[in-house]
Amino acid sequence: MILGRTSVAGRDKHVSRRFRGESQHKVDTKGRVSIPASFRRVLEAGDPNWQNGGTPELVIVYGDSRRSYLECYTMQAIEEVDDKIDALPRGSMERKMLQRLFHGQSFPTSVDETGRLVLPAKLRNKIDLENEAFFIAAGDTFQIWKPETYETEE
Amino acid sequence: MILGRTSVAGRDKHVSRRFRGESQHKVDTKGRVSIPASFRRVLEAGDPNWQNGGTPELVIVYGDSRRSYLECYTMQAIEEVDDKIDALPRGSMERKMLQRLFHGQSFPTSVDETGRLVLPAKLRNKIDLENEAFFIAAGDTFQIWKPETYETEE
DNA sequence: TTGTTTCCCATGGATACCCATGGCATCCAT
DNA sequence: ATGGATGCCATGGGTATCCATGGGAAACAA
Repeated sequence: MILGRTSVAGRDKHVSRRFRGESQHKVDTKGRVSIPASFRRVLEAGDPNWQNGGTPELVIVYGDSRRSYLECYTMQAIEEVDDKIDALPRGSMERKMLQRLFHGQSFPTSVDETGRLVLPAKLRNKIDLENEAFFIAAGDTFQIWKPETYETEE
Repeated sequence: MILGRTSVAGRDKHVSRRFRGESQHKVDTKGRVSIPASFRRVLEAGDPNWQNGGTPELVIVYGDSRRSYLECYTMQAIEEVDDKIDALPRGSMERKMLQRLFHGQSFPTSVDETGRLVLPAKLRNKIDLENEAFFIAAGDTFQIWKPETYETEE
């Protein structure tokens, strides 16, 4: 595929469709947390409905109790997943499992005006998130961890 | 397929045609239960007759005694099913089975003003629903389970 | 009547939307 | 090179709105 190109504030910038890097941010009392700015560029490029001043959508997959982080998909990435699910035979076990994970155990949302994500209490509790959130790129998704958990599970 | 678009309270929002997420809600003594707000948006977008202040229609398929959950279809989704049934040869076994399920063992209703569904005693009894109802997305439908049953059948 | 269904109103808590600030990097003119 | 202007970035806080839920009274049905 092609490298995206996006006009931001009048100046053209290269934007990879791939997340890269890691960083840590504060989680405030309302559950708000800034997304690394470079990740935002990827989310924008990966949302077919995004337009300049807008706020890109994304899907957070949180999975079952065994998963200790949140995985964030661009709209493009999640649509690819959905297409694969649609292609599986109705009633098959594989399809059921994937639907449970990607349709059931997921949370659609969008970045807010100031570049933050609002994580509802349910999601914060699930990964035991407190004052800090650790972001790390993982190809065409990125993950959000409680810093201590990440250090332990590496 | 295409992402829907809906004008809500003057501001445009993107609304997927796909249900996403899971959550649990109280069932009160009258059989009323709140539908997760995000599911409502999808029901609205999937009802060709829905208009802004209105209450979207949907169809609840409850199936025979072997099925232990209720499956809820948007108007659009149920119409697609009906079209498929119509395309089957008259008198075929498959057509007969599908008609029994989707026409016989189903219940058309609508969301009420406050975003709730009223489940008649017959439907509640069928899945042994008591004080809590568990909602989970499954692609272009969502399901309603008794929480305990869901945990068991996983 | 006695229970069921429908409609209307009420409320606490959660969430979305709006505005504000300090820091840091870049760009520019002196 | 140096100070200021600019703009994005991370973060904080107020408030209007929405959401989930409860309860009463009217309309119906058995």
